[in-house]
Amino acid sequence: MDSTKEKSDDYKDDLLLRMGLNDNKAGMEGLDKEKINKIIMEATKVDRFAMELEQSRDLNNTIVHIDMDAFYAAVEMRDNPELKKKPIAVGSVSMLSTSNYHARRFGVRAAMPGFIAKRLCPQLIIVPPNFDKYRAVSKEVKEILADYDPNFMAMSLDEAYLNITKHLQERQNWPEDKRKYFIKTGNSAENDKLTEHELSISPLLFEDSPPDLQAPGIPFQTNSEEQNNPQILQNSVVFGTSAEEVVKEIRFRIEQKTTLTASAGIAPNTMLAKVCSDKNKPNGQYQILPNRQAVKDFIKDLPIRKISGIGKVTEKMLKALGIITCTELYQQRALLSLLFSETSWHYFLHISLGLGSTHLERDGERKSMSVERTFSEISKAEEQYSLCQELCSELAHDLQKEGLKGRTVTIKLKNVNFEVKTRASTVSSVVSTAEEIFAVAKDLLRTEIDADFPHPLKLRLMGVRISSFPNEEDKKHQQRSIIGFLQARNQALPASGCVLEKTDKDQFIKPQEITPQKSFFDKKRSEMKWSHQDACKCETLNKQSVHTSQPFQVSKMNENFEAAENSDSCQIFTCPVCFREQENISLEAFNRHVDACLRGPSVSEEHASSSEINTKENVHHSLSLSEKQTSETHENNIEVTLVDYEDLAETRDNISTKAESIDALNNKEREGEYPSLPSKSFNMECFHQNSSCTVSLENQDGRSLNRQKSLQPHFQEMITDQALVCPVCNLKQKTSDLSLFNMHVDVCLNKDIIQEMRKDKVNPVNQPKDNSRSTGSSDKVQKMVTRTKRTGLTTKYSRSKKIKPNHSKHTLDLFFK
DNA sequence: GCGGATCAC
DNA sequence: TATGGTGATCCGC
Repeated sequence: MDSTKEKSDDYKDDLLLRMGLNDNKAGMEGLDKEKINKIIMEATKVDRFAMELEQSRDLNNTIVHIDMDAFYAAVEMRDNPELKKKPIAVGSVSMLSTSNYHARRFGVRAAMPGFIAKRLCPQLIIVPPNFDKYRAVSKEVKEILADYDPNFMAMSLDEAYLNITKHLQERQNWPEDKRKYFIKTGNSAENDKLTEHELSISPLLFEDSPPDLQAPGIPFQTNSEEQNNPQILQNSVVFGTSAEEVVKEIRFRIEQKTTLTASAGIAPNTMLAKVCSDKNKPNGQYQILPNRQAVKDFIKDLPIRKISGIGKVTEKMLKALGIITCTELYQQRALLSLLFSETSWHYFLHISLGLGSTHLERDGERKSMSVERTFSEISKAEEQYSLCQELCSELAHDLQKEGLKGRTVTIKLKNVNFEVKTRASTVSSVVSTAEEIFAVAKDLLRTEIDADFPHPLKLRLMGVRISSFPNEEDKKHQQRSIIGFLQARNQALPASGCVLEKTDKDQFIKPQEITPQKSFFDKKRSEMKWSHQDACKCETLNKQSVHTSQPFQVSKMNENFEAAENSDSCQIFTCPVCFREQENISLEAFNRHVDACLRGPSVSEEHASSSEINTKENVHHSLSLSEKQTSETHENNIEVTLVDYEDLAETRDNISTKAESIDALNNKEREGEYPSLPSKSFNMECFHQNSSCTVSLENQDGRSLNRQKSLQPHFQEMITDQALVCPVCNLKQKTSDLSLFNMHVDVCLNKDIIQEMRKDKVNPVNQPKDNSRSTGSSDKVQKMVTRTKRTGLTTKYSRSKKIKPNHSKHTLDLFFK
């Protein structure tokens, strides 16, 4: 039919426009018809897949995610009433596992070093963890969960997924008695003294608990109009038969049994259930009803970062593409399929459609086991070897407990600059004893020590991991071969003996043999070291080689934080990380600042200092962009349905905004916005940017948009001479600078910026003048794309702005009819 | 199989 | 003064 063809053409046009490739003059350079078709094919492929996913959407399961509130802290508070009204955290001076909600108001959170937390909240009480206790409580909770799904999946001590589909079916016919629970209120004399809100068996008092289960201990309102709500009769309560009621019942029982509260999410799949459990936390629950519209509505404005699996790195990469919400993730599906691996874009597509696992997979077999330890600097080789040996012993012990043996030994080293290295070796037959593991690990460690010779390895962490556990098939095979071996009356040693023999020999190998590339003097020094090492190797290792941290001394208190507790008004805070004053910001904003400060390891202080100016510029740049994007994204309501193609094109409306944003960025950079942010938190990003980089967008009138970055000779050598090929225009890029390359790809993907430039007769000068093409093979494209991705798509330049498209709308259905 | 990276808890 | 430990997975090589 003709109309079908028209639709198809429109679709093509829109697709090209969306990808910035529809303008023959601007976008088509380097793109022949064949390549355009390729891109279209790619996009249609994505949409076909999206359709398939949509059609296979399964809404028949009821998945529940249960998450205990501030679990470790709650247990500690329960067991020590003195802690109940105080800000507490569980962990150590160096790292906190969790904090109670009181402490969270000060910005004290899990994964924060305790000493930083103390600066935020000087009265914070840090309780050392007591995992045995948490395990016991966890067990109690799990006993309850098993009533609803015997195959529930525990993710940790405080988190689990349940599939209550079957329970729900059975429950429909249950008599009231079976859904009736008696309320235990604890000591009634004590209860009399408490206010209604405080009449709680829970140690947690949540001010902002959702209304459905507000006052713990009196969990349900008797006057509720909702049929769904449980009926409270005297000292008992009857729960209904809906999923919501089941989950209320679970939470009620957990609280009755453990005096602890839990939050829960109910949804048709695990991905959504997990997000839901966070929604009304603490002590709340949320359900996404099992229909497509409900899922769609929930997903619409959901920030992708909320989804389990999207971490801060992915968040940032996607943000660089203008993607913050799930809707935007869906809109950019075709682009994502070009930029990311299949696994990744499939994952993204699932997320953006609100899809996830509908059944709980049984835990597979363990794939690795490891031990690692952080300590204060250890530079002496002999201490490093002792430590390694200790770790191997621990690992062997753990392996023995599970009766495991593996073939791959991996060591992990982190130096004082937080640079992490792993080195692995796979041996022919399984190892499990401390000696066997150490024999392999020692070699790996030695290689690393030798590689840096004469400089010592300044370590702050060492780890040993074992993997490649044989599966049943392997075991059988191995057994057969051993039997065959013995039956052949061969004189050879058992396999593990061979390994030992080999490594024992290696242990005494002469340094020359290991490092033939080293100088004579190096070898001599190595020899000396090794003779020393050999002398030491038989020493018993009962001395403490892991240096424990020094006792923490309470740092000077910052009174600002005391005041902060009861006030959300703007005031001056001092960041405990960068020590800079943060004026006129709310407590919340301040906490975000601290988060930013804490984010990212303080890698290579030298880099920060040697490129301070650039670094700072980049930081400001980056942040001003993200800020801008965030606000823009949320102020424009994007109306996009999940399968409709309303998003095919961005309007020209946003073109000027984009051009403006480049200017704005330059200005912001000059004005030095965000001067209070520490540069060290962002070194990783800045690293790639410290190369020569001049971007000039010049028009015929001589007007130009110019960006220049100074070249740091120190970094020049780090820039390899890669031939970067843009995956969009398929042109080889002159630059080897990754950030510049990223920018090119970005601009290429948003060709309307170029169009705008063209309107002003502004041409980018960094485009290759010769039209040297790459092979154009999809492999190549994939390769370069991946490189972009893996080096961090930290695009800090022109970013597209998402605006509700006003172009013609098409649906997939029409296109495929 | 190795090594770097990311992620969750 | 000081920033964790364990396990899994992905990806390029």
